[in-house]
Amino acid sequence: MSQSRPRIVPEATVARLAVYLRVLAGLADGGRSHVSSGELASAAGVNPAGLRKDLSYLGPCGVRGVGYSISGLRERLTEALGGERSRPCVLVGIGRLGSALADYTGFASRGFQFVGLLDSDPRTVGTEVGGVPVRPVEELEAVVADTQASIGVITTPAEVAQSVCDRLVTAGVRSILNFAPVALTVPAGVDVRKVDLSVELQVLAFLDQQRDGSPPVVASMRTGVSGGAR
Amino acid sequence: MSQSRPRIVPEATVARLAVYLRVLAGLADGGRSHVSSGELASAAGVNPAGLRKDLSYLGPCGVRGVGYSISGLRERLTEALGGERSRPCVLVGIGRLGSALADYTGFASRGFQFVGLLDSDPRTVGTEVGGVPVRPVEELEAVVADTQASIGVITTPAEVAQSVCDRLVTAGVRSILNFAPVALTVPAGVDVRKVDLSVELQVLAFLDQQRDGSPPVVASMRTGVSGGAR
DNA sequence: AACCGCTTGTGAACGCCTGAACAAAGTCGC
DNA sequence: GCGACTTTGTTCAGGCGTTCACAAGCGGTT
Repeated sequence: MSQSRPRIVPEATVARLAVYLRVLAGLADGGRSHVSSGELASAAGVNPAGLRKDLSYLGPCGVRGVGYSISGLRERLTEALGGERSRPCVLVGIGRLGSALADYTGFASRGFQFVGLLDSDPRTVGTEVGGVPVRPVEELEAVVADTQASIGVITTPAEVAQSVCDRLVTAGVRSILNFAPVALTVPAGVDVRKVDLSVELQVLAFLDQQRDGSPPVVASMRTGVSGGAR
Repeated sequence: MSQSRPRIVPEATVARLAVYLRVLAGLADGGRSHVSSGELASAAGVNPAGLRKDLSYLGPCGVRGVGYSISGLRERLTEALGGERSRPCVLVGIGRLGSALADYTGFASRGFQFVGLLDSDPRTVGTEVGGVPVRPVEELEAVVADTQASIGVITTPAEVAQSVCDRLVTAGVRSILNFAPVALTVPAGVDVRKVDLSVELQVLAFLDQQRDGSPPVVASMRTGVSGGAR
């Protein structure tokens, strides 16, 4: 009966909202107070009409004839994306990629804090990354319980990713970011996003080859590439 | 050889083909000779019908009533995705993320070799990552020319990403993988793929909040008409 | 106070991708 | 050799996301 979510926001839109928020952060330093949809869209690399539609999912955000209040829109977007409160995350698999992520300043500045680092290698356990000690993977459940982490990041080898995932879910984690090159199976109610770096490179290789082989066209849409100057 | 592929392949399909190829590599160790579309799809985490459709873009690949020859399909996919030949890549921005990528074994095993590492920090220049020396970013054009690299990976701070991108394109790089949180502008004929780690986490945070049913969003905004009946 | 230009918000068409049902084809068993 | 089962390849419909185009609304100006 009570729909706490009257508007459904497409996932693709959510991803772009995060981009808009970051662009706004850069624009706020310029001392301006308002931006138009065209300008924001250009900076974010998307279509102006699409940007307006994305923002409209949050309700009316702008003022006609003027544009969007930078500070107001930032507040609105921040709120919509989960607020500014710190979100505890656990990271499993402290290899090279895991270490880099644990130290990545781009996360901390957005409220994502890695409060738990776990690894199975005794040589890695006990070291510190970004000021947080690495603990043995056996303590996964305890760490999740202690930190109340709701987001888990998996950077383990592919062979153990599914078992790590299962343990995270059992421990209460309901959002998982997976860097391991496997398709994780999770029960309903758990969200998984996958980042596959090898696939990204291989798509580029394919486009490269196709360009050299056949002349003009692929069925591709512009992804993150702005069409040009206004 | 038989370059009879005037058919256009959707980009989403290309990404999945790369996944199928990896799954097949794991299956080949099992000693089997054939797989069905259902089994492959299950391992890849996709719909069986969609998988068959994806493969059909390459022409008939399987045998009805039997399935797909594992070795034959691997060959076909490898060919379609750009062959097995080593692809030289340059990586600009040897920070924590860049170092991790340069050392990532998942790339080398698929034929992607980082033959050029570039950074602007004098303290980083001269060190070695994965056996490759880091050179000053001023030598970018020379490195691209020497190595004939066709793929560039950008892991620099956002502020310099566009200028690095411009220099890569001018030097002849036509495929770019961008980890910097900005929308790069490139001329036609250059492909860019963007990986935005912060966005991935923020989407998870949004889904998390939405699932918990937190009521922060539209409460303060009253448009006068509840329930957007259109 | 009214006009005018500018910008948002939204309705509608277009195209792409996904998921399911059907026909073709090849193999195994008898 | 023939039938039936299995599995692919394809066709069809549905949903989703994107893009275009226009009306509504607000501020500034006269």
